[in-house]
Amino acid sequence: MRNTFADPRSSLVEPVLSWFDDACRPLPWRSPDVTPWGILVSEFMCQQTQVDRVIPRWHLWLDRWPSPADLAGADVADAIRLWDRLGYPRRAKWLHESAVIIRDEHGGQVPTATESLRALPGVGEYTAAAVQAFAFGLPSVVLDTNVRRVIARTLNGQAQPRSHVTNAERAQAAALLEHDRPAEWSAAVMEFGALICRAAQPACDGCPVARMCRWRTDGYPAPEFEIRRQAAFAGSDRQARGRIMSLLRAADGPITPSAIESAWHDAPQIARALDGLVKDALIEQTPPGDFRLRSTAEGQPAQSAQIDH
DNA sequence: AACTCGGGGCC
DNA sequence: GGCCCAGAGTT
Repeated sequence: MRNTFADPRSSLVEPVLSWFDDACRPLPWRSPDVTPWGILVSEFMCQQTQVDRVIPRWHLWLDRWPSPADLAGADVADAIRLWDRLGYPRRAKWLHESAVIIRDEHGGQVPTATESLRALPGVGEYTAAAVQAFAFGLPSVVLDTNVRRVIARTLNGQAQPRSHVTNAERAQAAALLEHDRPAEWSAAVMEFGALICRAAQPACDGCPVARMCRWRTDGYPAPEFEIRRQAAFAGSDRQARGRIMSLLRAADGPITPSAIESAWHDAPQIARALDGLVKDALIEQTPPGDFRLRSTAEGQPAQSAQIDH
């Protein structure tokens, strides 16, 4: 007789969906009146940033730019300012560029087709699938770090997934969509990975699928390979970039190079960071040689650029 | 396939 | 101090 756990749709999907129906967090972008744009913004913000840090920033962003056209008409410098300390400010720039494309090429509506979504800067495999599932209810293979970890543990008996997505994972994830609640499953399994099947200290006590989890029944085998350790943040180029962006976000006008250098201990490092930020088109140099956030606004400052009645 | 890219929460 | 986080783009 076959293992009753042979079909993960009954052993994994059903329990996790039931768990989710009761335990899911009331995240603001799960509210029924949220637009696809609101979902897209949430996905950009949640890339490599914890949900709890995103929530207040998501509210501020949608209050200010409730539609793609609203953001598309704004100065990218203001987008970077409102992004504030969420990290990876290129995401704010990409979101602004995506808004322009949505306004100009999609009639102001977030597209649903995979090719159209992937053509938006900052929208990769995960984000495109997430928008399809969470904004449009479509069955799509949503593979974020949570889903990958749940599959690795429960189905494959591995402590953690590999460093990059494999086709085998995609096939496993696709098989888990073969029921009548595919989009809800994608949300449920992400939530399950975030709250129960956590990377550190998984909550196996009270886990609804503890009995079928291969990692658990195999005795929690150690990871099969080392995860590449990320470099220390203190004193890093990334921190130097962040310091510059912090100064420029807070400034009303351009800042002199000497003012920027005085805010960092390593002159060559800050010079490299400035060069990189200019190359990334996050900042720009004014004719006198001062630095400011790159602006896409034309002509005069916002006050003079207001519409005249 | 390996790098780079913020910043903070948590242990 | 290290680890992790609803990843994506570049080389």
